[in-house]
Amino acid sequence: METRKYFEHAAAESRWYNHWLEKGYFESKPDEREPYTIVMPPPNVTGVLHMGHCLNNTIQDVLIRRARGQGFNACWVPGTDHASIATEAKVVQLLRERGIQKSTLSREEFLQYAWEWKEKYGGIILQQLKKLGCSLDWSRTHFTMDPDYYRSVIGVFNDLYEKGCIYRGKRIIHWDPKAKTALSDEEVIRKQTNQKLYHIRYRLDVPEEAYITVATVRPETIMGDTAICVNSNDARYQHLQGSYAFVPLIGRRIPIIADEYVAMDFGTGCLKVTPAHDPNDYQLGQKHKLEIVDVFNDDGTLSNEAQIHIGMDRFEARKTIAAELEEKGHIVKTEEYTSEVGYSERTDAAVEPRLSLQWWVDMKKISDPALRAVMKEEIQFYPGKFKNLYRHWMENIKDWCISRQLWWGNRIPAWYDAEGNFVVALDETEANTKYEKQFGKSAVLKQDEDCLDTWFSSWLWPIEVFKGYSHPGNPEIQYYYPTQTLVTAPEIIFFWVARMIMAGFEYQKIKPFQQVYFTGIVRDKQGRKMSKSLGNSPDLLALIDQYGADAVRFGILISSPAGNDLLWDESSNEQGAHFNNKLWNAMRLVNMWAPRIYADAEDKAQFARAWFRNRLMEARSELDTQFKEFRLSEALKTLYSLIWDDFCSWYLEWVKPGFEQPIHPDVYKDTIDFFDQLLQLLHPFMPFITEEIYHQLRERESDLTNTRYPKTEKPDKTLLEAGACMKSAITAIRDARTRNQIKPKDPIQLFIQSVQVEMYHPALTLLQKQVNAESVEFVSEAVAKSIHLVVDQDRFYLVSQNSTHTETQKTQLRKDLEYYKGFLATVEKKLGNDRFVQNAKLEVIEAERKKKADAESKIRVIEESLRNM
RNA sequence: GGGAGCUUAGCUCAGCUGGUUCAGAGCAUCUGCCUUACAAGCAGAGGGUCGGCGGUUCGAACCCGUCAGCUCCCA
Repeated sequence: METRKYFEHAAAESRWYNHWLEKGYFESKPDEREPYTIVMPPPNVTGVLHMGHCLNNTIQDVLIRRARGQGFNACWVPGTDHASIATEAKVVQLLRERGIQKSTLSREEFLQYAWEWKEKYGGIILQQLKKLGCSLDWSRTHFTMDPDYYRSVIGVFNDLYEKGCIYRGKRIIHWDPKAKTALSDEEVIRKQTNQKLYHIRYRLDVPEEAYITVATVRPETIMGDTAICVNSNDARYQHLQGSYAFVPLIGRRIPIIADEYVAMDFGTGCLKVTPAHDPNDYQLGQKHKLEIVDVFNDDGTLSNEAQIHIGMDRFEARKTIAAELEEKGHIVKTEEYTSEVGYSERTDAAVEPRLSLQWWVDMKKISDPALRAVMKEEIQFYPGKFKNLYRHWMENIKDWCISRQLWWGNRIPAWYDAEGNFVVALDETEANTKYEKQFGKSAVLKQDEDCLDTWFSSWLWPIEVFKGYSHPGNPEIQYYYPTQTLVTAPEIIFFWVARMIMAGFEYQKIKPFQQVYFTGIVRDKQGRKMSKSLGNSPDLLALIDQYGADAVRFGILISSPAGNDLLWDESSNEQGAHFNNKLWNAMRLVNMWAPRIYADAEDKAQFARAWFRNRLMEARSELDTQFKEFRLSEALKTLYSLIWDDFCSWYLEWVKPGFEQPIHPDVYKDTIDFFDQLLQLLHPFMPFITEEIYHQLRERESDLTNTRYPKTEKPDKTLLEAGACMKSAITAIRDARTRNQIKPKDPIQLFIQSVQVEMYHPALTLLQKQVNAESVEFVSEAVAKSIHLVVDQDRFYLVSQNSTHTETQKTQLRKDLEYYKGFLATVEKKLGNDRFVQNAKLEVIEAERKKKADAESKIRVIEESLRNM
């Protein structure tokens, strides 16, 4: 077979992915094996693949492919999330482009458009994951609004309502005036925002002309003022407590009240109280029984209650009213001021605090087992630092606002009569029955118009992808649940992770997963978060086209320290592509040997093979540890250097036959076996090229994707040390050649003076070849007119045609000597210290003694060499 | 304001129970090589007061305190 010079990733990727699918390798069914289950964090149906998904899903694929190789029944479940706000916004926008207003549509019509949109675009992101090589069980694809899933969400709502964990209540909530819906605390992003602090004077209701001045950033809300509040201890305003003032422009007469809540040192020390538009003001209002005046409509324009500028947008109104106040002499001064303002996570609209009747989950009632499970490490967090964050949130948990004023989503299962009485039920029929029972009459009932927060459905994800709620106790939920590892971003630890744990305990009585691995956030080279608005988010599919999926996977993982943010740069893909090339060429080399196998060829590679076999075992056990601790980036580095350095640079060079020379069958066979094992270890990280090379190394029926790892064995330490020793001897001799300007092609004569001759024996031909020596001999004393060098306690003498540059070597040897003398001094100082000898552990003292002996003999050897020169 | 974390080579980061060669890796840099798998390569090399100061200890990159700078989360 003709082997191409480069790995052609595009063709190989689609060919192998299709082959794997045809063979059904990714499909899992319960059987006698132990399961290893991962549920994928379902991406939004509105999403397209970005670097965050790339990192997250590559990690999951690495884990699942490794588990498959280890013989687990690996099951990785894909799916998407309906993302109510984001999707509804997309659909509304699409309709607007077609000239359709949402308000002109019925709920049913709108939902039809939304489903159409979902069918068309909702699966794109899953298709893109195939390009990345993700070994997902596609037959298990789920969606958070699938019929069974939907019913389960409604069932859970009913259940929690009946348990008294869900209630309906009027509170100040975060209102998104663009999406016209309530938001939960977690959906609000606070940003430092430059504002103006207006000092506005209100005329007092006293006979003489007098004023009181308040400071506010929101002059457009003065029409909602129902009091002015001062600190009860503030001497400046003591005399005004109990009197009245007039709201400018509208002239409402409002009381001046006192409360310790007001900060005396902020602004003027006087606070205008607007109970409908600020959570703190609302509380003050409740406490002091103030009137509530809501001056905004749901879209953020001024309402009738504002009396003036009705219908004007809130930000427009801010400018207009400020100007009017200025004109009428109410503005005392304005100052620049920055503070945090909340913005909607989905629409980026400034969030409006708004008094509203919403549905809530009483979190304190269900959070306890979830907190304990993480604290007791029944569920392990990687990295562990997130435990603290989790605990802090759980211990200060607030009720969860779950209603959203949207049509797209799981509709709230509450039905109302004309007077506002309601029942919660699974469906309309049940609602009617319940209503009659509860109120003793029948009535025309209307279902709540609102939908549930998306996270109220996705918190059931690990349960309901196995239909654990809709079909309790079915064989799948029993087999796959609890799942093994959840891989997700720390950003959604509260949104999703914490709530899934709660739902798991509430509905399966057991945790949903064993471990949670939190990935870092993908940032650009300058450390900025990747975002659409910055335009620093690369087109992932284009990268895959250019570099290949393996290289992209390599690139993102190599720069991804466990659990820390990663600064990603396109050049890391190049490193991945170079690695591909290296692997490919190693394959070409080995394949070139195939036609030259002769049984009577000399086997000169026994040492090399024994060494590499053990090196492989050693690396294997390093990988086991790294995987156990989710240090995937390190594991990849281990493999990179095992393959590039140990296998290619050392092993292959050691066993490589001369030009057009024959090769011994055992050498060939072992080399292929080693290569197979390396490919298999690397496969989870770079699935395509490893599968391709696996098949090009020799004809076979099996595929790498579903091959089991061999058993691990303990490496032989002596052989590993001998290998390391050979490496350092070769490197030192090569270095000496370079320093003495001996050309690579010029041969040398090599003489070895060693106390461990037996170690060099098996590797002698290898050593000779690697340093281009025409002869090697053992000697017992220095060789005249040679280059001297010292490696550990052995001495090497190089004789070449070139005159030797003794000065260079002397300088080097003196440098070494100085270092070892200094080293010896520190060791002797330690050993000379009585308190060290008394306190240190025995092994440590032994080690120090050995260091001393080593250093002394090394110094002796160097000094001798210097004398001989 | 409350909490968490970070600071080690030019860059990105390892360094796990304080104790050999513990001062490391990759990338970048420099030198020499188009050597019969690979120049997307090979063979070598240089580079750091472990943020500052103080303490604990026989011994500190590692533990404690403090100061400085940066990041994130929550209010």
